[in-house]
Amino acid sequence: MDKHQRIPDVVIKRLPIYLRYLDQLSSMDIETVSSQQMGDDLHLNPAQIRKDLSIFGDFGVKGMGYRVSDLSEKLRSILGLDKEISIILVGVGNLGAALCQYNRYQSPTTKIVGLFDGHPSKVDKTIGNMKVKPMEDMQEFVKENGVKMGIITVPAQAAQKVADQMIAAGITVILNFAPALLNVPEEVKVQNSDVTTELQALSYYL
Amino acid sequence: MDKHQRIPDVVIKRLPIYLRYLDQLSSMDIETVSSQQMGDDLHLNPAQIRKDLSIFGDFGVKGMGYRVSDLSEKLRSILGLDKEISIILVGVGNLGAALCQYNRYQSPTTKIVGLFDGHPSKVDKTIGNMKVKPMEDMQEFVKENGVKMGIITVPAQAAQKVADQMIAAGITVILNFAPALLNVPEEVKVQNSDVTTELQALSYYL
DNA sequence: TAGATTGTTAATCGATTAACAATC
DNA sequence: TAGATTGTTAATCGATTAACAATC
Repeated sequence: MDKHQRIPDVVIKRLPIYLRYLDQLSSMDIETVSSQQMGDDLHLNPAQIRKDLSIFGDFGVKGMGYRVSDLSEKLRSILGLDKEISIILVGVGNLGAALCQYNRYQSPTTKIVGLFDGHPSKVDKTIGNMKVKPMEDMQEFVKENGVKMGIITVPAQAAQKVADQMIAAGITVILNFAPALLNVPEEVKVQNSDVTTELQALSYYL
Repeated sequence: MDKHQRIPDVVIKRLPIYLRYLDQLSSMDIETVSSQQMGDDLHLNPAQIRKDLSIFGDFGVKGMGYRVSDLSEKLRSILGLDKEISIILVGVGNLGAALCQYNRYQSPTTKIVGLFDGHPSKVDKTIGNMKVKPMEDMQEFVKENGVKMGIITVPAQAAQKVADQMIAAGITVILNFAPALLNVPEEVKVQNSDVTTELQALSYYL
């Protein structure tokens, strides 16, 4: 393990895949797994899996493989999923509301704790067990609750403004569902996830 | 242009970004753009943009740049967005229903034409202007309408079975929102887009 | 024409994979 | 111990970027 190296995004994106797989093994009462087995099941090269994991530590046992429970605990810790993560979501349209509901079931640790919308007709609506708040309340809410992650599900034209407000409030990581390119300072991490763009790219393979 | 080269996925994924950008320029009545300008605005290397585009043809004019309308037309044609694309969606939960509504507004050319769900309580519900059909009707619908693209928004446990059914019916391109790894034949293209996994990866950057 | 910008080659960078000594 | 499998180095592969001749 070398604490000083910069870890590629592409590696970080594989970690949750490993984690999900390990949880499956765990639910099947499988206690150890080799990189070979993982590679077969996940359609990845075993050397790549070993290399990914060895960036963070020596998690394996030579001749035996990886202990499922150990490794999943390590991965959870690396990803920061061993503690609850507070998230706000801005833009409570169809998609925003659905993501909010969806996330409640899926993930206990990544938790949407605040919903905001700029449109008066959406404010005070209840989604899941949360009341939608007006945009004016966002900055204070983020600061008071120490929220660092935000989800943007507003229309494309509004996305940049929302991002600016989030960043001003102290958000450093953004998951953006709007089909818009966000301009953000270097220290802010943006992940775009836009259905329209994805469908258009997939169209090529038809 | 070399018809014989295999085009990397990473290039294909940039094309819709270029296209969206060009449409923005067009709406601002800008008629030409250089790779330098595109790179500045999209935060990409101009050489990369030129290289991407030159895979498909000589779309630029030396000393002048690219004609916005020409280039967007070419990109649309390359991606196959010059004709309507029929898509089915399976799994009409919160997320599925939202995506269906969302897509109606966003994209005229990628069109969801059939909704299916395995759960009787969902069948015959109306979403947008479409009635949800039972899974039993899927195969026939896909074949009759020549549908080649499918969206999966069922729970993880059901995803593989739905994918198998889609592929059996003739679907070759799948956009999968379920947090599950799909095993598919080599000729089938799968794009995963899973909020849970994305949030978990983003958690690392906090 | 002179200036600008393409398309493309060559250089660089970074990620994947093969191979193997170390070792459980 | 012998067999299995790790962690890691070196080789390979592929994508990005710099540089520049061609040319509008």
